[in-house]
Amino acid sequence: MVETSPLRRRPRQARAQVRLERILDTAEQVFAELGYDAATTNLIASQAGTSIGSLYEFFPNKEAMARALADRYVDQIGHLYATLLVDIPGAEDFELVEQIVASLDRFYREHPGAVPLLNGRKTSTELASAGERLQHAFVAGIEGIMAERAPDIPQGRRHLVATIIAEIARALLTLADGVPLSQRTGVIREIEHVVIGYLEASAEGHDLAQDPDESRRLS
Amino acid sequence: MVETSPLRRRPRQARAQVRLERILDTAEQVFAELGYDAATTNLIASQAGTSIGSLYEFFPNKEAMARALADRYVDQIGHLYATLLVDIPGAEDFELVEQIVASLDRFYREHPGAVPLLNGRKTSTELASAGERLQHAFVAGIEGIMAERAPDIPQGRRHLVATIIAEIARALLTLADGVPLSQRTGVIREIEHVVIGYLEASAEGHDLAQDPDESRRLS
Amino acid sequence: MVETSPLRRRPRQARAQVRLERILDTAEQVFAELGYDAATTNLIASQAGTSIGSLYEFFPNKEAMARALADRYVDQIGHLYATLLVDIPGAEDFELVEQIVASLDRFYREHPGAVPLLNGRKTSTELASAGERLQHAFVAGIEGIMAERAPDIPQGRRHLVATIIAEIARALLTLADGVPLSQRTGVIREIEHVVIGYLEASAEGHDLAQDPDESRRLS
Amino acid sequence: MVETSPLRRRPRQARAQVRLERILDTAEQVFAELGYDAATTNLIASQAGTSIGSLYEFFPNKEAMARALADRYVDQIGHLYATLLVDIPGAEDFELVEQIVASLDRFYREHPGAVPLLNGRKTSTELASAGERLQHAFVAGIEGIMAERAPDIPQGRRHLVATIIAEIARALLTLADGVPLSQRTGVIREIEHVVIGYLEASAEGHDLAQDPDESRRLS
DNA sequence: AATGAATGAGAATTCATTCAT
DNA sequence: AATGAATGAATTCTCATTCAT
Repeated sequence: MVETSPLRRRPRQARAQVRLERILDTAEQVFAELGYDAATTNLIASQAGTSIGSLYEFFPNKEAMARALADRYVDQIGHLYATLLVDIPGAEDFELVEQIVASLDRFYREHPGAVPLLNGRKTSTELASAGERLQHAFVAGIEGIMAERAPDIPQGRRHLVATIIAEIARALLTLADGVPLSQRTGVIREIEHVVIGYLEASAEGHDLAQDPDESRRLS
Repeated sequence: MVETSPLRRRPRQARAQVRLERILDTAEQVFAELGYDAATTNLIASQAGTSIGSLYEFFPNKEAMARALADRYVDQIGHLYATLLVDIPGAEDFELVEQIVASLDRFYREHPGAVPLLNGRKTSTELASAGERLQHAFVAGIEGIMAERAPDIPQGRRHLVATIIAEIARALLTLADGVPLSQRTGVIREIEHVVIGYLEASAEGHDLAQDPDESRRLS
Repeated sequence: MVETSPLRRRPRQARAQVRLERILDTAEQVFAELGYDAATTNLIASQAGTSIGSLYEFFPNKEAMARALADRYVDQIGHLYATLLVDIPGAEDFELVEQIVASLDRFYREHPGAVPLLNGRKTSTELASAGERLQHAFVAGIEGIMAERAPDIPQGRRHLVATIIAEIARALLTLADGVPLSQRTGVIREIEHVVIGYLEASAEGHDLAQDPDESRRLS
Repeated sequence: MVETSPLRRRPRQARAQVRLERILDTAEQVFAELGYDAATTNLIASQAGTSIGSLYEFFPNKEAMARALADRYVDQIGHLYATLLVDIPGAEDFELVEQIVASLDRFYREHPGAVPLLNGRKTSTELASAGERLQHAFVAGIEGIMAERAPDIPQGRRHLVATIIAEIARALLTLADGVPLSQRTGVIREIEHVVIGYLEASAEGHDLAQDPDESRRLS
């Protein structure tokens, strides 16, 4: 990873920082509404209340916005899981899953721009980097919790299981996106059941580790 | 839905039918490799060995190709579940899930073009229609099987559960896409565990139906 | 030289060939009037009576137009010197120089687009390739004539002398460009004097070859 | 010519004068390396260690920098020829030409920014003014020397001959630019031969003045 | 019916220039 | 006087779509 920061200029003045933040917020919204490809840099700039020139003062190109967005998400996901880890010790198993799903739910609701990044990572070269980074952050967070609380899952399987949980959460929370809020809680609870069910099946899931291949990493 | 067929002209002559089929096959490949947005109609035409003019004789626009592709998939998914229903009576529960997952697996492998349609449906206006149609077909098929074999799941929940299973299968099979074939079987088995785990948790999940909202349709 | 042709599509139909020729003619004019940088592809297209899309159907980018132009010039320069070689045997020395200068004069008047290509080759990365090619064609032509008619100039010096003559001709004919036609003949005759003077000084210029370095190639 | 000075503000304070000088030095370098068009005002400002705002405090626009640069060159060329005139009386003809070429050589090496100005004058509207000014300075200098030392050249031809010599020197010294220093001396000597040869041919060149047109000014 | 040349709106990006601080 | 963030017109190039042949 040579390209540490996708930014062209790291703003020092407060006003510039605010503007950068506003551009990124707008990009998030526009990506969420139109998808990455259909989002145009001109639209993002004008929605953000700036000029296209200013946008390109901060970001060398469109892809950099996706990457900066991903970076911001990665930070926030880090905080999210750090917070969760604090609450873990006293929680029951089901309660823990509830907390994880709830916090993911909040994350996706507050950061709808994460969805196109994750969905596009397999097909768009431009999104590959941003999407992978994001996915890794989710998986790493879940792995961290599993290390603490699911020692019964052999350590070699941890990455696989975490990846699958992250993927399921993303898929179903994306699904919940279109659903009216009144029904959203229902879907959320369903997700909890899926995860709990999977973890239980995994714990029993005895024979699963017999094939050495299965414990290999997914990506 | 006024627009019954996405086709501009339903070809009568055999030769034209073949050509249409070939264009659609090519679109499938190109969508799978580049994604819907990056796929250009000119590329599809030339890969299909026709002219761009001919392509537009069959399809009024690019979106129509996605829709026609989805329609073709819907047919095939119909066959797939019809076949499964025949085999059901004699199968054990786990065996049934195995069969469902296996057939979905085969479907995704043979029809990689389905993935971008499904993944794009939430962000691309152009893919919304095609993607939703596809998703409905999967869900309907699973609902059909559930009607036969999971009568313990109250009928009001059926759609919800089927939707979730379809979504999980899609997410995880997409995930399995990048994975080397040797490990693919491992992921497949993991999916089976997720589904089995979920169904069991659902079956016990008594209290789940207490909130009348939960049984409402997802979409 | 991997990139044999700068063209994207070599036109087969006569109409397309005509259009390509017209675009190139227009590019020549516009380059001559505004210079390469200030010339815009849109202007060239509209002046040529085509759409910008058509222009890009023939040329992958702006630079390719400069290269195609240079290629066309190289051909014509080839013909020019081939013709000159035919007339050589019977001509007196001064008459020969007269012919060379006259044909270069005609060339520059008929192909004013050559000037920006040659002038830009040292500063514009985009023009380097086209400009060098052109310059080589001129130098090679002059070297050819020298091989026939100035055997007194040692063969190691030939390239140097040819290069210098080509450069002088270019500089002074460019100069003559702004001059009213009535005075143009005067300048032309001046050029003849420069070349004759130089060749004579070179022929005597005995000592010049003493330093082995001097006979090395210029580029 | 209404616009006497290209400067927006003639700096009175020493510090400002230094800054202006530094900007101009930087412009010279950047023009020499990238050419006028590719040089950006922001790059010049940052390389000069100032802000773009300061740059525009001194120069109303990019073109003004080229003009100011030309003006500075004109001064220096004035000094150069004044110095040469002092040395003339005692020198032989060939020696004189040697001195002229040598001093031009030094000038071009020390002021590489002059080349793009001169080369661009025929194609770039923006450079026309600066380039012409520069060229005039060279020509005037050579005319001055000719007035002293080549009285055999009829006074009406002086301007024409001086122009041609200046142009040849520029063309060939530009050519020498890419050449390794070891061979540079060879090229220099070649230039001397060209000039000497031309002057001799001109001196004999009797009939040349017969057409009254020929003695007219070139520009 | 088939072809593929032609079209042009629209997208990303640059850079001379301004102006609030 | 100095700064550098901000502006937006202008440029290159793409690609869905049309239509003459």
